[in-house]
Amino acid sequence: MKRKLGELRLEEVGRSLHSNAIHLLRDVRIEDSAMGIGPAQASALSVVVFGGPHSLNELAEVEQVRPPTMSRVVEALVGEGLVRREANSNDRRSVIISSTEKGTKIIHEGRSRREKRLIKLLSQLDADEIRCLGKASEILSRVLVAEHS
Amino acid sequence: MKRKLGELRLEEVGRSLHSNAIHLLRDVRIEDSAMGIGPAQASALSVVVFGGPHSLNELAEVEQVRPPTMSRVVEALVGEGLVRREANSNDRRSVIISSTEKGTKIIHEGRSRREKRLIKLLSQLDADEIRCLGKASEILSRVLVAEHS
DNA sequence: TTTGCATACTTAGCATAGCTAATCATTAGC
DNA sequence: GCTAATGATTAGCTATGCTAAGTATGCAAA
Repeated sequence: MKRKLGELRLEEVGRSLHSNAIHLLRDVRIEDSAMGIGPAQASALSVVVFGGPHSLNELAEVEQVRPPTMSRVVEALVGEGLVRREANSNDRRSVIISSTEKGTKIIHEGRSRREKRLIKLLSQLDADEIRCLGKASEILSRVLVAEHS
Repeated sequence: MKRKLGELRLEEVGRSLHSNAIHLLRDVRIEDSAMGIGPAQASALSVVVFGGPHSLNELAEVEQVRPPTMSRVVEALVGEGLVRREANSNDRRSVIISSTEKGTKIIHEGRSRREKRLIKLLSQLDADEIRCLGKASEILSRVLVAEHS
């Protein structure tokens, strides 16, 4: 009986987390227009800013798009001076995409605007509630990061 | 001193929640290709399935797109038999978009695939951790829902 | 070595999804 | 009843997704 209740709770928590993730990002996304670049460019640029230089194929895989799509996104970012596309000396077929200072600045500012908006929302909570969210977020990080590696 | 620590923690929690929301949705999104419709159509259809009938302008506002964009998305959904577009008898300029059975089925199945994937990830956690996530998710719901109303 | 296949990326061409400007129909205000 | 405001659509542009095909490089086996 206890097992069954546990399983029901697990499903309920999954549904709730999924729904909250959608609503949370829908809310903070409002700030993104200030970046002046589209969502695909912003997302790809974020990956190189926070995750360091990547090859085009790596970037496509992380972003869950096909290489031709990422090729064009990178082309646009290069044209805007937000990333560099450099040859890989170990394998000249491959290109290494890294962020410029301008690209890094845009992403950090954009991320900051999103986080400020979220933090403002959270600031209506009391200390116990914040602690609870912090603990939950740590648990979630562990599960989600494990999935990517 | 305690106040300062509290503020730092708040920011840290905000950053962490934001990052987790991104990674969570990036992960579950993998299941969406099975729906057979694009992300804009899926998202708009979800709104009418879970939120009931909406006018086109309401739908555009919820989805954070302009009316012409939503008009075309709805046109595609109508063509696929996933929503109905009916006249509003109170205001004949307005159209009411509601889901068909087919549309409702597609969204419920898609949502279920996403949730199953998330629940599988969560199932590696122990009961205390699930309880912690559940509590946090409730807190988050309260803050996020308040934002929309 | 060279022949041939695999790999990394790009190019070309198509579909979807975002926008603004302009249009049409209806409603609301005077 | 005029006029302005509102809800939706149409037209035409850009951005972003795809597959198929092309180019350049790397690797392996004859």
